[in-house]
Amino acid sequence: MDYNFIEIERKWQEYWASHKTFRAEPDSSKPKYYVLDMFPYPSGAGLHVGHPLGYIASDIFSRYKRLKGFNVLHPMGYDAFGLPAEQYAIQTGQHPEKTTHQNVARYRQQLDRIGFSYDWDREFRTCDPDYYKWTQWAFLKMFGSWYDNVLQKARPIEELVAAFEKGGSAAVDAANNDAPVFTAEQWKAFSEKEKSDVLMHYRIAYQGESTVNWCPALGTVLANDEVKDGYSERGGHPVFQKKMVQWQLRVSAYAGRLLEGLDRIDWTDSLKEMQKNWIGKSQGAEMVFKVRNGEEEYDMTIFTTRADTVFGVTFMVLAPESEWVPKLTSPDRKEAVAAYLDQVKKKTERERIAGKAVTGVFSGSYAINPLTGDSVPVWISEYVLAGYGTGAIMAVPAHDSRDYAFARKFDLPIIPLIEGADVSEESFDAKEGIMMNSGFLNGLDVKEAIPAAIDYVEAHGIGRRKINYRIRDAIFSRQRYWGEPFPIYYKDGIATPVPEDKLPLTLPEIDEYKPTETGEPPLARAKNWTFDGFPLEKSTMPGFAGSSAYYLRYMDPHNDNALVSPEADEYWRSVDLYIGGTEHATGHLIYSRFWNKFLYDLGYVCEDEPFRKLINQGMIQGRSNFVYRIVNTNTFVSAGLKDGYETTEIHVDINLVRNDRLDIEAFKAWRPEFATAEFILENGEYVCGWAVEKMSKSMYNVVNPDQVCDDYGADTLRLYEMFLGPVEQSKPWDTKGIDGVNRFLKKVWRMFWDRDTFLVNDEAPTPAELKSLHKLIAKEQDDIEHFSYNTTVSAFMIAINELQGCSKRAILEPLLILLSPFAPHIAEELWHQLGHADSITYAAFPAYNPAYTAEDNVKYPVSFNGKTRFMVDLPKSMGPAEVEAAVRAHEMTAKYVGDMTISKVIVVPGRIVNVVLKK
RNA sequence: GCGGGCGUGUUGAAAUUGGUAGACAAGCAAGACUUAGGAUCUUGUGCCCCGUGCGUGUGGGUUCGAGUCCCACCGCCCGCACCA
Repeated sequence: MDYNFIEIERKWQEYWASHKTFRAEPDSSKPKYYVLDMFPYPSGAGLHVGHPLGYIASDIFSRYKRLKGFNVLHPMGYDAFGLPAEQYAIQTGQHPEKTTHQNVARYRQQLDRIGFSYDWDREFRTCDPDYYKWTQWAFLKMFGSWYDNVLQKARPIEELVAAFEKGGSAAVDAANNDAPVFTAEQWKAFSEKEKSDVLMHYRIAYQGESTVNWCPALGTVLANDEVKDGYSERGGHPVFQKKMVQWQLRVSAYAGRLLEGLDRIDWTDSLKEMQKNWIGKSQGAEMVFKVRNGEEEYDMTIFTTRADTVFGVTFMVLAPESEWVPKLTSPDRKEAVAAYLDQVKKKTERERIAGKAVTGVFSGSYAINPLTGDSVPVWISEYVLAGYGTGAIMAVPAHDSRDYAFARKFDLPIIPLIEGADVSEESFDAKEGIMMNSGFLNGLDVKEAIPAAIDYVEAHGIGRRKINYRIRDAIFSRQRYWGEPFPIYYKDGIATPVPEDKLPLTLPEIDEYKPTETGEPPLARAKNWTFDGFPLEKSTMPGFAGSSAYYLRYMDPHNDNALVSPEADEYWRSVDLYIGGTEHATGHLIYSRFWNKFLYDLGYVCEDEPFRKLINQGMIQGRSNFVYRIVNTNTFVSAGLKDGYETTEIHVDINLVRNDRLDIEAFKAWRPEFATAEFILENGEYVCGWAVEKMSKSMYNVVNPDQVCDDYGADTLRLYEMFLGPVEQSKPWDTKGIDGVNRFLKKVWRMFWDRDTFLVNDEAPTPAELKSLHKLIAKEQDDIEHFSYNTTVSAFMIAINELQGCSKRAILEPLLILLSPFAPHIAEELWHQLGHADSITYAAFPAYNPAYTAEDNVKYPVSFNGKTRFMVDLPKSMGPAEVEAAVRAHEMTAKYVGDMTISKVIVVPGRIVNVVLKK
C-alpha cells in the first residue's frame, strides 16, 4: 500500500466531522484548556499559505493537550462585519451579506482541508443577528453604567443618580468628560433632558464631542488604531482632525487597570511594551496659572511632568483646538489667530505629522507664573495636542526640545535651570543635574527637585499630583452600513435605549450602501428606521465591536438568554492560549481587555483578563522569482550571468519555477509576448533571481494552501509550516525544504508497509529503540510546552532515522500518538491499521521513562574526535588525584578517559569539574 | 528621537539557557538500483596556509570555559512618534 495522502486525508476529515470528534462540552471531571485563534476577516482573496501558520500551531497545541487529558475548547468563526465587503457593495450594489457568505464558504472549505480540530458546532459570524444581539446588549450595559474612580469599577447608572440626589456632582469621584458641577437641589430641579445631558458625561458608552479622525473618502470617523501615519488603515485615504459628536467608549477610565493587568498575563515583552506605550502613563502635576486677556482674568490648568522647571517658564502654549483659544485671543490678535487656525484646519493629519515646521501665533494674552510672579506671553501652536493633558502647556525652552525650537523660531527667552547645561545650541532634556535659577529648588538634584516642587505647589494650593494617560476614549460610531446598529433611539431628543428584550435590533435593508447626498450615514436610506415612532441612531458600530467579546460567546454560542451562562463561564473561564498577529496589539487586544473588565465589574464574567497567554505568530512573506530580460530584446539571461548585460527585472509566476530553475516551456506558454523568448543559460539551465516580498497577486508569489494539499497533503503542509522556523518569527515561504518533510512522512509510512506487506510485529523493542522513543517523548513534551515546534519536527526526523527498519508495535504505537498533533491524518490512518477502533485523539500521551535516556552523571562527555575535554559533576573538594581516580573508576567516564592521562583538573565553584585529557 | 528585538555555513535553522558550535533539513557533489525520475538508498559537505590551526557582525572585558553574560561600535527588523 502506498501513502495516498489525498484519500487518507479526505477519509479522516469526514470521519472527524461525522463523529464530532472534537466537540467540547463542560466536564468537571477533566481540567479544561481553551485554545483560541484570532478569528479571520473573510476577505475575497481566500487564504494564502501564511494564514494557517498560527492556526496550525494552535491546533497542534490543542491536540497535544487532548492527549494530555485536558478537555479542550478550540473554536473558530468569522469576524464578518467590516469595510471591504461594504466597499465592494458600494461598487457592485451587491448586499455585503452575500459577499461575506461566499467568502466564509471559501474560507471554510480551505480550513477544512488542513485538518483542524475545531469544534465547528460553536461556529458563528459577528454579523449573525443571534450573535450581534450580545454586542448590542453589551453596549446597552455600557450605556447604563458609570465608572467609580474610588472603587475602580463600573457601576449601574441608577446608583449615580441616587448619589446625585443626595449630594449633587460633588458626591462622587467618577470618570467623566467635562461634566458640569451642580448641587443635589439643582439636580432635582433639572428637566429630563438636562438630567440626560448630565448623565451622558458619565456613561461608559457615551455621546460626546471630541477631536476625531475624519476620513472624507470613506465618509466615516476612525479610531486612533485605525489610522496609520495619517492615512486610513483600510484603503489608505487621508485623515483629518475634526471636532464631532460621536459615540465613544470610556476606555480611558480603565487605563490604570489595563496597565496593571499586564503584569498578570503571559504575553511577550514586546507586545506588553506596545500596550504600555499606547496607554502611556505619565506621572506629573497639574498646575494653575492665572491668565489675563485685557481685563478678563481666568485660572488655567496645565499638566507637566517637570514641575521642577517652573522657574524657567518663558511662555505658554495652547493647542489650536483648545477651548482657551477664543477666551484668550485679544481683540487686536483676532485676525492673526483666525488665520492661523484656518491654516491648521486645512492640514491633514499626515501633513501635521510630516511637516515638522514650527508654526504658531501669539494670542495677545499673558499668564502669571505662580512661583515667580512673572508675566509670560500665551501662544497658540499645533505642536500642543488638544487631546492630551489639558491642551495647554507651560513652555520651558531650556529643558524641552520642542519648546526650544519654538522659542528659537519666535525669539522667546531661554532660561537655563541646570548647572553646567549648555543651551546655546539645543535644549538639555535629561532629568539629571543640579538646579539653579530656581529659588527654593536651587542646589537640589533634578530627581529631588521634581517631588519638592510638587510638594510646594500642593502646599500652596496652586496645583496637585496627577497621573495622565495617553490612551483616549474609543470612538465607537461609524457612518457606515455593514456593522451592528446602535440599539438607541431619540425620544424628544433624549438618547434612549431600546429595551433588552427587543434585541437584536436587526440591520435594515437599504437600496444603496453609500452615505446620502446630504452626508447622512447609509442607514438614513432605510425606510421606517424608527423605534416606537421615534428615530433610531443612524450610525453603526465599528469593526472591533464584534470581536471584543467573541471568545466569551464561544463558551456558550447558542444561548438565547445570555452572552454566556454563568455555568459555562465558570467552567471555561478565560482563554488559556491565544494565537494571532501583532497587528492587533493596540486595537482588538486593548478593546477586548477593556470590554472584559467591564463585564467583570458587572459580574457577568469571572475573570478580569481574557487572554492568559498570548503568542504572536510571525507573518509568512512571499518569495518572488525574477527573470532578466535584456533591454530592448526578447532575450532572457540567467541570473548568474546578468551582470554582463543591461537587463530589466520581471516578476515570474513562482509556479513556473522549481528550486529557482525556470521551466522554459511553461514560461513561453505563460504569456503571448514570451512565446518567442530566447534564453541565455548557465550550465544548461535558466536560474531565476529571487526576493522576499509581501505575498500578493501582483508579484505572482502567492502560494495557496490548497495547492500544497494537492501536491503534498495537509500533513506535509502542517509539518512544513512548523519546520520553517519558530512560530513567532516572520519568514518567507520557500518550498525548497518541503520535499524533506514529505520524505519524512513517507519514511514513517514505510515503517508500516513494504509495498503490500504490513510489517508491524509484536517483537520486544531493544534498549536502543526504547532510548530513541523516550528521547523523543521528552523532547516533544518540552518543546510543545515552549512552542518550539520546529525543533520537535527535527526530533521526529532524528528518531525516524534512528529507528530505521524497526516495525515493532511497542515502538510504533507511541510514535503515532506523538506524531498525531502534527500530522493527524497519517497518524489516524496508521492507528486504525494497528487495529484501534477509536480515534487517536482519545489516546493518552505516552509516559516518559527517564531510565531509557539517562546519561548518568556525566554531563558532557567528549567523543574524542580531536577534543580533549569533558566535564563531570563531582564534589569540588576533591583534589586532582582524587578526581582522576574517581573518573577512572566510574563506569561512564572511564570509557572516555581510556588510556589517556589527565593533564589538568579545574575545579569550579558549584561542584563542576572540568577535566582536560592528554594522550 | 524613544522603546523592543536580532546578527551563527551556500540556504531555513539547532545549541539541553555559560559547557562537543552548525543538530535536523535544504542545496551541492560522488555513487548504487533503475528504460526513466522532481522516486528510493549510501557517502561526503564551516573555512584555510591542513596546523592539530581559525571560526557565531566588529573591537574590548568577565570566566577554567562565551554564540550565550558585560561595555563600545557597525548593520538589520519591528513598534511608537510633537503625549509636555
